[in-house]
Amino acid sequence: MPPKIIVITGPTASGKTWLAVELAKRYNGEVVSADSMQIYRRMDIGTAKPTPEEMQGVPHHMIDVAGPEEDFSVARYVDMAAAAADGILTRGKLPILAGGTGLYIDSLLSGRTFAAFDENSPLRAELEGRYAREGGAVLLRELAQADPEAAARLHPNDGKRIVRALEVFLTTGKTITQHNKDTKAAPPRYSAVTLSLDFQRREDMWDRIDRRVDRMMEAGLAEEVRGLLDSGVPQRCTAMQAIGYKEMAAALLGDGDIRAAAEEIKLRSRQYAKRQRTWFRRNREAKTLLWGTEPNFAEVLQRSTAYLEEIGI
RNA sequence: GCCUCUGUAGCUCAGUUGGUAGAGCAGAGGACUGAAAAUCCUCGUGUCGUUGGUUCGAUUCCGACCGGAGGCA
Repeated sequence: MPPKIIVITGPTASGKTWLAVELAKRYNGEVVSADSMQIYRRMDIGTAKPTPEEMQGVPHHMIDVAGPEEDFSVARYVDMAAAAADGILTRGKLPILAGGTGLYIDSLLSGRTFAAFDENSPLRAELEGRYAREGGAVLLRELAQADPEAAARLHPNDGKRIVRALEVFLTTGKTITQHNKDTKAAPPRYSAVTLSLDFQRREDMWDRIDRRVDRMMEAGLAEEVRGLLDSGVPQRCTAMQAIGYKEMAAALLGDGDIRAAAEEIKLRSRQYAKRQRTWFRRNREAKTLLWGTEPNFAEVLQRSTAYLEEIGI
């Protein structure tokens, strides 16, 4: 039986950070962040990274573990986060995995492994070049020779996945379809008790998002992004694709319309929240906790602990 | 007051030489296995401002009226 851990999911601005800390205090826990952007140092305001006050002395892991110019990945996340969670377990404490990056959460919990990846190999660049010049249909036809299943599943416009599927086959000799089958058969790393935060009304969520972006602006998001750009963080790197950062960077380097950038950030955040919900919705095991229009923190916390007691945490 | 332009999907607009209409954005749903806050797929019926007239038939032509923009006074 894999060790039990608590998982807290939910769309952006749904209170994951808050609930994780409250539960950590009650169950002798430590928080493991599952957020693909809070990974990066110097990106605090725009990622809504928990502040020391919000952490209330509860140890947090997987935050500030990479520089903004670095390329992070799920594979690296799983390695590091598993080490962090196992360390917590070893100390006799409870890991609380909290965050909005569904792929990171599922990958960590499932015990999934990733096909070998050589970042210095020129293959990736070559495949990307060919995708751009020859188009997805050509590469898909090529992929179909080795991995008809993947080729059938992928859409010609899905460049990223076509390139990766070819890359995996060309470097390992094994198809990505086969690799996925193998890794799915692996036993889960942890046994998760999942709490899923969400809103009764979509409009309330939009409201929360809007207000949060307003607060980020007041807290100096523009200055934070300016600082990143001034220190030479390239606009193209993964970290700068984060919502809030790419829009602000474009405004700072372009027409300078900060207000319009803030509106754009709100819009992109709402669209992101929708994608998160799509991902989390498919987990039928999760205990869903819904916020009403007026958030009742005491009640949500009470219902969370009641559920955890019932499950036997 | 007069003249001109304008009123079509939540928004910006296209269009129908008269046979009840379509794009982008927004929105919804879905996918997702080394970029994932990324990337990709699917989904478009709305009193064509209102009301008369012409017509077999009007959103399309004509009139009036009601909004909006501009011009002349």
